[in-house]
Amino acid sequence: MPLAWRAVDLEDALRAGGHRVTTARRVVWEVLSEAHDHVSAAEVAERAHRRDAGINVSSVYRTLALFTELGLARESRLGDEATWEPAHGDAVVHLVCERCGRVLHHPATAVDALRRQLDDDADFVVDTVDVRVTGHCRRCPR
Amino acid sequence: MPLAWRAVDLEDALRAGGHRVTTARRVVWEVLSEAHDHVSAAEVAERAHRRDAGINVSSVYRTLALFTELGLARESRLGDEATWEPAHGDAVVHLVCERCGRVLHHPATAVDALRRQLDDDADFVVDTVDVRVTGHCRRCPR
DNA sequence: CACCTTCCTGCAAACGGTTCGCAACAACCG
DNA sequence: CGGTTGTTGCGAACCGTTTGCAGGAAGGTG
Repeated sequence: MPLAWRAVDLEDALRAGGHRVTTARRVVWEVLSEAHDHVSAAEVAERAHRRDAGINVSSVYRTLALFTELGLARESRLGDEATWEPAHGDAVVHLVCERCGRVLHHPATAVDALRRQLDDDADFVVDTVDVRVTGHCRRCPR
Repeated sequence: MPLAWRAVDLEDALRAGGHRVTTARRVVWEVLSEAHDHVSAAEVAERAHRRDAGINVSSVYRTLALFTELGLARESRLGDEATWEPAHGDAVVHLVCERCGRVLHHPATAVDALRRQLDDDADFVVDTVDVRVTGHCRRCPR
């Protein structure tokens, strides 16, 4: 996954929405793309800061909010702080380990079934489905 | 659902864990039991306050945390504030309406399938499964 | 390329939900 | 009923997040 085309994606997405391409947005996008799991705003800010010391926390929040709105990122509220990850089309099952705190993804096809069931049964128009599973990794380091 | 046996439940559960039965705990439990959907700590505090003006927010937080720990209540983080409801064994599907903000429960059997799938597939020991669905009520008041 | 407009940013202060420390209080035990 | 200790109310601290503002940079225009 070369950064090049990802970067192009970003610029297109921004321009398409009439937004400007700025350093802060580019850096936050890089950090987010390179993260292997969910990252908090503080983590993004810290990593972004390492690349460009001028980047501020509030810009990180504003940028992440923008990305979420544009469908580039996905926000989760799994613990007491929000976390973000690059958007992906997969049904989202988050396995939250209560020992090590890590958040794993799991590709459960049952989520699709659930979604279909909701579409049919409920008096509710479904937008997103998030599954949060608590427990612990079977071979948890702690 | 007479309050009497619910109250007895509470006292048993508290004593079983070596905790004291206090007015604050009784009142918070009543408020929680009578709520028809999720309530925030502020809401519990307000309603509890109406019955006993001496009850403080921090006690409400402490009490709700205790109830959650004892398995009497279930905590959710659906928005930016936490909410609680009396614990119930049902698989939990929360339909969060993005228009009116209400949280509905839905009895989706597909959740059981999901749980079974997770038990089998993943390298993960499942504790709780929470499904959060965003969208809007088909006949939403607004 | 220079200029102008408008959007973004950094900063610092405000905010809102939640937690904590402490002294007074009240449950439960004997 | 008196002693012990868990609980409470209070207020201040906390921490993640948001906001107002003035300066700065992006990008369109001539």
